[in-house]
Amino acid sequence: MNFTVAEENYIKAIWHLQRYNNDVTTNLLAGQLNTRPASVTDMLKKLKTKKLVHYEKYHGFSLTSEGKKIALGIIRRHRLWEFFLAEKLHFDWDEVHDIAEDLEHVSSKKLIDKLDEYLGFPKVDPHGDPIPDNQGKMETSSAIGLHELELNKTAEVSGVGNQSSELLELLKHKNIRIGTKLEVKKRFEFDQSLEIKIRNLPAFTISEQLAKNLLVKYGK
Amino acid sequence: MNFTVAEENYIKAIWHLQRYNNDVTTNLLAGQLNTRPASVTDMLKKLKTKKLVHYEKYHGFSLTSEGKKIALGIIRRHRLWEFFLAEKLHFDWDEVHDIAEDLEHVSSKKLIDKLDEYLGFPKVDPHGDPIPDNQGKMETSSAIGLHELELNKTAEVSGVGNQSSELLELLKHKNIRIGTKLEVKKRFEFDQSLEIKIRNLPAFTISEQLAKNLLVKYGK
DNA sequence: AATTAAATTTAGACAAATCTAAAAATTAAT
DNA sequence: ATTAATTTTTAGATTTGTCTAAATTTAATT
Ligand SMILES: [Mn+2]
Ligand SMILES: [Mn+2]
Ligand SMILES: [Mn+2]
Ligand SMILES: [Mn+2]
Repeated sequence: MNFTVAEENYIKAIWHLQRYNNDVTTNLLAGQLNTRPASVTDMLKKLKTKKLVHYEKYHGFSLTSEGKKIALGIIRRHRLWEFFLAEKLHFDWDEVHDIAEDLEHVSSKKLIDKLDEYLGFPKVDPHGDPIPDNQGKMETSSAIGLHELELNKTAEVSGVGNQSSELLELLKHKNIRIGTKLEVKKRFEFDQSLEIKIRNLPAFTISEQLAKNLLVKYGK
Repeated sequence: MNFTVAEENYIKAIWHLQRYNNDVTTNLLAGQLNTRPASVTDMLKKLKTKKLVHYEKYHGFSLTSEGKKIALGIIRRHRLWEFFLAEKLHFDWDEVHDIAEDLEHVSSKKLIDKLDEYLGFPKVDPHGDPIPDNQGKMETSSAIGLHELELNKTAEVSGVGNQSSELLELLKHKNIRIGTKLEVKKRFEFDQSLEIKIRNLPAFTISEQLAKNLLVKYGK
């Protein structure tokens, strides 16, 4: 089967919404895709006939296992291209998403598998999100938000909660990137800000908001 | 301005047809694009309103200078991706065209300029066709068909007349690729076949048909 | 010059993806 | 349990790109 760009964008959006919401609604999906609820309903009918979603009108919808498989293929393409753009073409992480949004729809299987090999079979994209392999399997992240890290335990930054250039700017300024090892030395109850220590650098403070957008894994 | 995939395919096809035909016709373009003459007429009207083609009904059409500029941008993207696919991902030349046909429509200028830089500003694609630079300028090829090369003059293979896997197979078998230096030792009048000499290898014969599909430049 | 043939364009239809406005169903609040 | 608010779906249009079949124009032949 072959899918249109619109179909692929819907499938991927449903996958992402399913991941963080117990039930995905028409309005939510319309918001995500910058489209209208009526358009979503139209597409759901189409995706149902193609057996990519379970759908009963007025009673919600979800991806079928076939739909999930397709979604993972698109996500694989998206994240491999993001990795390529960041690693080989030296784009900053806040620039790669929009371009990958287009590249992900070039669906030659051979292209993607060769790209994967060329890139050295990367496991995570520039935002720390896992890249599905050619079987659709990917690492299940054990990452937690920095705000819930125990004091004085070394952890490694493994991802970010959003990909805005504002966050990127702040992280650059504070010398934090994916892979950076750090500890939380103290938590201030007043505003939930955290005192952070990175190896050679003097300790410094970060806001609760920033901490919630930094994903970390306990050090190996 | 931003163009649809369909518009871009038409513009590029017109550019290519203009290159080898004194006048481009509706039927010819329909044939090229695997579409119907009626569809071509429809699109010509649209491209005219966008000032990309000169068009008077029943009296032919041609690209405006703006149209040519757009065409060169698409061709630049196409050929850079072909180069990437062949050089970095190790695709054979008969595989790169179809994939580039999709990739060429991802139109981020920054992406393409960075790709160009990453590839080392290549001058020709895997078929020996020149790649426009970011100003739209490209080498005007001084290549001639091997069938019109003078006897005993060293020349270098610089391109091919078609990109079929059949031609590729034959050239692989005969150890000829782009960059190969060779001489024509003898021309047989009976069938216009040519006796060819490549540096270390024993001389061998090639057909007129093959010779016409091999573009060469006089050696420097 | 008249006729025939070929190329091109128009007329009308259709599929994909979207929209607005109105109707229907579900959920929440009295 | 009604009523009100919210969500979702339908009805009917619109845009883009395509098609077939018919009409028109241009080119080629007698
Ligand atoms: Mn997309
Ligand atoms: Mn990402
Ligand atoms: Mn194309
Ligand atoms: Mn080429």
